[in-house]
Amino acid sequence: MFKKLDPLLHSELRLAVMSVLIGVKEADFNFIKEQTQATAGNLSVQLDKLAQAGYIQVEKGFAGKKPRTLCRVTPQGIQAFSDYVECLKGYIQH
Amino acid sequence: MFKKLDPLLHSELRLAVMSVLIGVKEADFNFIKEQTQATAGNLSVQLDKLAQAGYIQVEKGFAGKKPRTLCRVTPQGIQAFSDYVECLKGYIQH
DNA sequence: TTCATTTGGTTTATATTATAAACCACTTTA
DNA sequence: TAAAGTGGTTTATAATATAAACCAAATGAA
Repeated sequence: MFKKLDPLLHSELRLAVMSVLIGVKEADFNFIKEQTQATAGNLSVQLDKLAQAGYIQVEKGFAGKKPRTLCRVTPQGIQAFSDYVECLKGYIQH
Repeated sequence: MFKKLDPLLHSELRLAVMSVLIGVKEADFNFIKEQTQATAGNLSVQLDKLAQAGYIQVEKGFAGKKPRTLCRVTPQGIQAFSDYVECLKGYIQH
């Protein structure tokens, strides 16, 4: 009856990150930080987890002389998000 | 942009419990346990939390000689669930 | 130039949460 | 009356989230 919710996505911040990334080509650390209102430390940790899971791709480079972390959602990430939303519907629709 | 998700409801088991209770008049411990596939210990803890929050009402009585725990969702619980679903939409709709 | 500040993060410590395992009181069955 | 079952609760542990502390490089001010 209740399908298991992907624990990687069932997290307020990671879900918000995925929500930001779906629908944009790419986004950098600070853009995501602003959109989600996360602290840098928390965001750093959660981006790592999403990257470990293969849901996002993180690319560290430079913008001029400053470090810049760019993130993109992967096809796997899109699929996982979509599955998560479907599962959720089993919990919230009446 | 992303509204805060009520942490009491942003839990797989507590959400499933609320989902079961909304739409029935009342349900006993074991019915909820079966529906949610939870362990008794986990369910006991999570029912307590929902009751502490005033989202459900727990009534301990007897069915014959056996103890029986009946649960009902409260108006507050219905409201909170509804608010939670609205917040979620901000995360998952595209 | 040198010291303080800002930028762009990461690492680590702590608080919170979820979960399972152990337990308890009582009842039923053999 | 002893063993097993019912209906849970309590407690210990694992997992997670979060904030605080930290670090390196760049920039700005004196």
